[in-house]
Amino acid sequence: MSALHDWSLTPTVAVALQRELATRLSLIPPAGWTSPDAWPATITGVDIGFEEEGAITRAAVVTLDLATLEPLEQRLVRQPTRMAYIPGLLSFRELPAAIAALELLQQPPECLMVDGHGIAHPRRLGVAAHLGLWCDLPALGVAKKRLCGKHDEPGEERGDWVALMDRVREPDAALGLIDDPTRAKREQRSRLGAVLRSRINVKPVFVSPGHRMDLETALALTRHCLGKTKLPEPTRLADQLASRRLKQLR
DNA sequence: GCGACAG
DNA sequence: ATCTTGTCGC
Repeated sequence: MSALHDWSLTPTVAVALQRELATRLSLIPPAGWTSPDAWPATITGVDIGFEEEGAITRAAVVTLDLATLEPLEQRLVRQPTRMAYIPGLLSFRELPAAIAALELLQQPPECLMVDGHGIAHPRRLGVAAHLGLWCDLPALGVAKKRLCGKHDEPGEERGDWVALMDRVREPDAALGLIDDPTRAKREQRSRLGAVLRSRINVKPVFVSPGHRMDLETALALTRHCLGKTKLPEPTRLADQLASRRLKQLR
C-alpha cells in the first residue's frame, strides 16, 4: 500500500498505477439512488486552486444540503505543491490537498462532486474517479474542458446534453462502458459521460461518473445542483473558495 | 510522425 | 490553474 501513499511518482509509474486502480472502480450507484427521494442528505463540492506561481496548492471542500443546495460546512487547506501538472496525471497533483481538506470536515461527506473528469480520462481514472476510489465514496466529475473522447454539440436549452464517446480502452468492458456490445468490435465505442448545457449561451460542462456512480445518476445529480451559473453549486462554491484570494483578517 | 492535452 | 479592467448582454 505504500505506493498508494506516495504521490511523488514518475509519470511512468503513475500511469501504471492508474491502470491498476481503474480496475477497482465500480460504477454501480448505491441502491435506491435512482430516485431523488433516496439520495443522501448532502453533497460535497471539491476544487483545487494555486498561489505563489503554483508552489502552494489550495484545496477547498464545501458540503451542501442536497435538497436546498444551502452550504452547511466548508474547509480550506493550503500546502506545498508536490508535483507538476501533467495532462492525464492531474489527480497526483491535486489529491493530497483535497484529501486533507475532506478529513477536516466535521460531518463525513456522503457524495463528492469534483472539478475535473471522472472516468472521462484516457485510462478511466480522472481526478474524480481517483478521489472517489480513495475515499470509497460515490463521486462524479464536472469538468469545464474535454480531455478525451468526441461529441456532438449539445442543444441550446439548459439541460440539453449529448453523450461523450471514446474508442474502447482496456478497462471499458469490465466497467460496462461499451455502448453497443452487439456491434462489430471495430465499431464499438465507450460511453464516458455527458456534455451538458448547464446554461444558455455558455460552453457546456463535461459530466462523468467517478466511482460508485453511473452516468444517469451523475447527470441527475448535476442537473439538480444547477443554479444560475455554468457550474453546479457544489463545484461553484468550492471553486470560489479555492480561487478567490481571501481577505486578510486582522 | 503530428496533434491533443482536465486543472 | 494563474496573471488582469472594463464591458457587452440577459
